[in-house]
Amino acid sequence: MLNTNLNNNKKIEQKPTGYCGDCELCTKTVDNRRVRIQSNEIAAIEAIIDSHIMIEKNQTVYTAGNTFQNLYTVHSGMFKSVYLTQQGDERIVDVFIPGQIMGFDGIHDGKYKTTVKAVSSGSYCVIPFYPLQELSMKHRDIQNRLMKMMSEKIIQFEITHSEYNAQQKLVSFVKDVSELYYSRGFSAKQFPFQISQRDLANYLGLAEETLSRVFKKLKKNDVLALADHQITIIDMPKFLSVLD
Amino acid sequence: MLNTNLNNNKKIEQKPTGYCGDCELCTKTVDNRRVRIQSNEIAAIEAIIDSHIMIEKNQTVYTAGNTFQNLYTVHSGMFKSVYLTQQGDERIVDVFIPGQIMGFDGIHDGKYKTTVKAVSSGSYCVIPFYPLQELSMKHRDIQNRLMKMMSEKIIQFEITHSEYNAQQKLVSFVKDVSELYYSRGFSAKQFPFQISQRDLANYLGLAEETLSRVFKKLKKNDVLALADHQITIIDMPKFLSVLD
DNA sequence: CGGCTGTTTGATGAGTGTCAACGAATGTGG
DNA sequence: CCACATTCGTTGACACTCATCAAACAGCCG
Repeated sequence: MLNTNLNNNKKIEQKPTGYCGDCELCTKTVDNRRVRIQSNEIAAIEAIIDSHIMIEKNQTVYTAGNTFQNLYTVHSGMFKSVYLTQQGDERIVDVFIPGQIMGFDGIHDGKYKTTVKAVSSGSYCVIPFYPLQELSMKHRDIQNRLMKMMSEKIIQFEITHSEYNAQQKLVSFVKDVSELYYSRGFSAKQFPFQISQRDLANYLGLAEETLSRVFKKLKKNDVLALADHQITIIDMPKFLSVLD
Repeated sequence: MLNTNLNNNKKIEQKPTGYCGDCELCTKTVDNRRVRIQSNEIAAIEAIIDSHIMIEKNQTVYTAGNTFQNLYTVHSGMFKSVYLTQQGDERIVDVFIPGQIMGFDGIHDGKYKTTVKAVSSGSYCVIPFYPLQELSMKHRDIQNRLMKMMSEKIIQFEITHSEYNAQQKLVSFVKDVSELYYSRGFSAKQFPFQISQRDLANYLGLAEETLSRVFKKLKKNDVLALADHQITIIDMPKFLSVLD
């Protein structure tokens, strides 16, 4: 599995710059699986992007306040979007896994609103926004896909905004990650999970201790296992039933 | 004030169809105030929209599951966006006041994800999306503004997603409404507030009773007053200090 | 080995949800 | 215009989830 490789600092499949077969911009979903789109438009996009940049844990992709120039797409690893509140504490407002697009918060007024960092080592692609917009003036499909991605992000927030208890928050998060891995051809039952419990607790709006206790309970009930930064969903029906 | 008029079923300023001086698509912010943009592009937009449709309390603008065709912009009144969870209960995921755009959740896959209803009687404009997209292929400005609006919505969710206690949730909401009224030339200290406490509690993720108690506390401390579906912020510094 | 950082455990209390009941406001039909 | 029904907001008593504080433990790296 990709991330495991990255962790061990082993070799990573190297693809030529310009290749893009991961992000939502260049793929579509067929039968719950992501499939690469073949078209002139995609070739045009690939001509402007810079792909598969390596990044180490805790390094920054972009910083709040800086001038918005690029969108980014996760190729491997996990990334977090951090917002600094007026009171000065950091709140993790979003978490990204492979295929997702980062940087939409910079479009509004030309400055990023959050800081995005790598949770684990990984890689990402850079999509210069103004060239992309140039393309989207020409190709209806690109404009379409861009707007659909932003719409999807809005929906994600609308729906996630939900009122769950601690256990449901965690399970719902793990389920999202599971589905995203599955859609990209990996196992839905076992996948890398490198975010720290502190970060995850912050993201879910829980105390670190509460999250730890919830994990403990889920392990005890043989719902899931967490070892070596890898999650295994042991009992999928029981796992899903938490959300009812 | 507009909404007060609407409430009493008194006369409403009638403007010719096609006029659009309210939504974020046709205005820009200068010194915290919304100003109408004058340009060919705006004229083009005004040619396709259907403006100032009247609507009664509880009537539906669009329904979850229906085919996405239009964006909508609030002209007067307040609207709520309702999401039906798998468990069958309704969660209010967004609230719209004048100037805001509704319907972005339909772009992703061509079907609306939520149902939008009027909280009070009011009026709105209809913006047919495909004609708008047509325009945005021609006018860079329109494409720009569309994406900026979606970006703003994403930012709003990122930032609102915050972890506040009950009192802070309420004050933060009232503050948002206050700022939006102010930006449109109305008083920041006194404005209509027609959403029911049940709906608001749902939206904020609180129990109705908790919200009632928070209101009581704020009234008792002379921070704000709520009478006749109208909020008055009595002590602005005290009001804002709740969020520290 | 010692010093980090990340996770776990226990004890305690504050903040909210829940239940139940009532009062106030609003709407409806005769 | 009044009687009734219905929705909406308020209040009190209580239970429970979860945050907080304090401390210990585990893994990792120089």
